[in-house]
Amino acid sequence: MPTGLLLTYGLAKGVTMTEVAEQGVRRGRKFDQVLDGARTVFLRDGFDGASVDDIAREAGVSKATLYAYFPDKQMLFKEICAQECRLQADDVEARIDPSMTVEAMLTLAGERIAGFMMSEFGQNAFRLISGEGARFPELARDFYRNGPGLVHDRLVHHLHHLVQSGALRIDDLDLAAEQFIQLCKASLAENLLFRMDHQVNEDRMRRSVRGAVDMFMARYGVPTKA
Amino acid sequence: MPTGLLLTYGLAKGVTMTEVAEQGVRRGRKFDQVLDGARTVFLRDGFDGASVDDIAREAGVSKATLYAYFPDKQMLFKEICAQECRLQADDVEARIDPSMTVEAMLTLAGERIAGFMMSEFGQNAFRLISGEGARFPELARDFYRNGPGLVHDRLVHHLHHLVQSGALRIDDLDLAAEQFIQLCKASLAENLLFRMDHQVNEDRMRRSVRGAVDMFMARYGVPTKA
DNA sequence: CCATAAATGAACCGTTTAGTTCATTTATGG
DNA sequence: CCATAAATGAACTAAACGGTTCATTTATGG
Repeated sequence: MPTGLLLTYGLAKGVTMTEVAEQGVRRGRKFDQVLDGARTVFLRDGFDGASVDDIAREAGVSKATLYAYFPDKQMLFKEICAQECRLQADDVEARIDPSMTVEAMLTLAGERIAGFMMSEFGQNAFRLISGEGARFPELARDFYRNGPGLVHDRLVHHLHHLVQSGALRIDDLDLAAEQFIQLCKASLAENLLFRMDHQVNEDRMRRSVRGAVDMFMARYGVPTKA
Repeated sequence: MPTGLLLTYGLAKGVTMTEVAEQGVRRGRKFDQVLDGARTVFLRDGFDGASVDDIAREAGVSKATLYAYFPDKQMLFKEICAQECRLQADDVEARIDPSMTVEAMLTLAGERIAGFMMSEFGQNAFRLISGEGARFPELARDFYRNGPGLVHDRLVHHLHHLVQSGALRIDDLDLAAEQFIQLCKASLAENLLFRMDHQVNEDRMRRSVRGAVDMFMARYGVPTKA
């Protein structure tokens, strides 16, 4: 029953990560301003680098107001991460058409994965979450589960059907999924991670994805009998 | 003239990254103690998380002594990164025997790459440097150049010879090298980055590397005429 | 128009931090 | 053994930080 699989590199729409951070968070008139400012400053400066005064200034809000909404800096940080994940998920959500060829489907999935890695939020999130993962283990875990981990699971599920239908020949589905994801990041990965100024334009991304699909098919594709 | 190529994931032996950070750094009796303590605390807590008092205590040295050696915290941090890169390079250095089969050579290279990613220093360095890259752009650049970038270059060089000798068929050497590096990190990458407690044992690594070699050969290998 | 809630900003507290100073102690090398 | 350099530790400064308080102002909704 592959009636079209959800493939996203963000957070699933149904998953309400907010629940985690909703304890002690009150609403009010300038709630969104606070979130916007916090997002800007956190993603730019990291958790330690961002001072609450900076955030309040960026948000155009007094510090007292900020603390009227959020009990402390950590809760604000968690709320930002949750919100960003949800936003990203709503944005990149896509349905895979089961009538597509394997190559077309992989290309579509790959472009979404690479696109997320290239996005401003994608870069910052990876740096930020991985860097702050020691202080907020549960946050890093949630981010992985609802982001990269989710993609992995859905990809495995999808590949499983393609194997059963005879389109692919794969023995280790977990490994294959992870290989494809990694391949999509070729020629993007460290350049992004270390902020190299290599132009990370569309062409570079497409080249990376096409290379990933070619390689994946060379390894796992079933030769056409014709 | 492929008389055996150096392949390392750290810093080349000849590269003296120290020169960068040697300005204003004085030697003395307890110099190494300071470096050891700083390395421990920096890699554990990051730049902001590490306080100079902590470092001095860990090093078993007075803060005055520390500041007698290094003019400020940043220079100490840079010195640590440079020293660690050099140390890593000396440690993992290896010569590739040109009489090896392509598979054996790739396996050896892959195990070094994956091994570095799995190592305590490798994990911390990636997290730390990528996280602190915004504050120290030149440091992130140097680390990339003398670490991952170096591996990339050497791998390209090596693949070039294998193409010329007819063992491989590759049109885009840069892409192929990056693909191989990424493949070696499959089933290790995000788990490490986000501190998931998946056991990252030797078996898992070897499975990853074997998968990388298989995939690489499936895509770029020249079918044997027999 | 007015009562109520929300927002303000500036002052303030306690803590932590990087970095300095200096009189005293310890070790080294000739 | 002694002169010189190195190391000490404890006290200190100045700044930044997270978080609180509160009297005053602003906006909202009935």
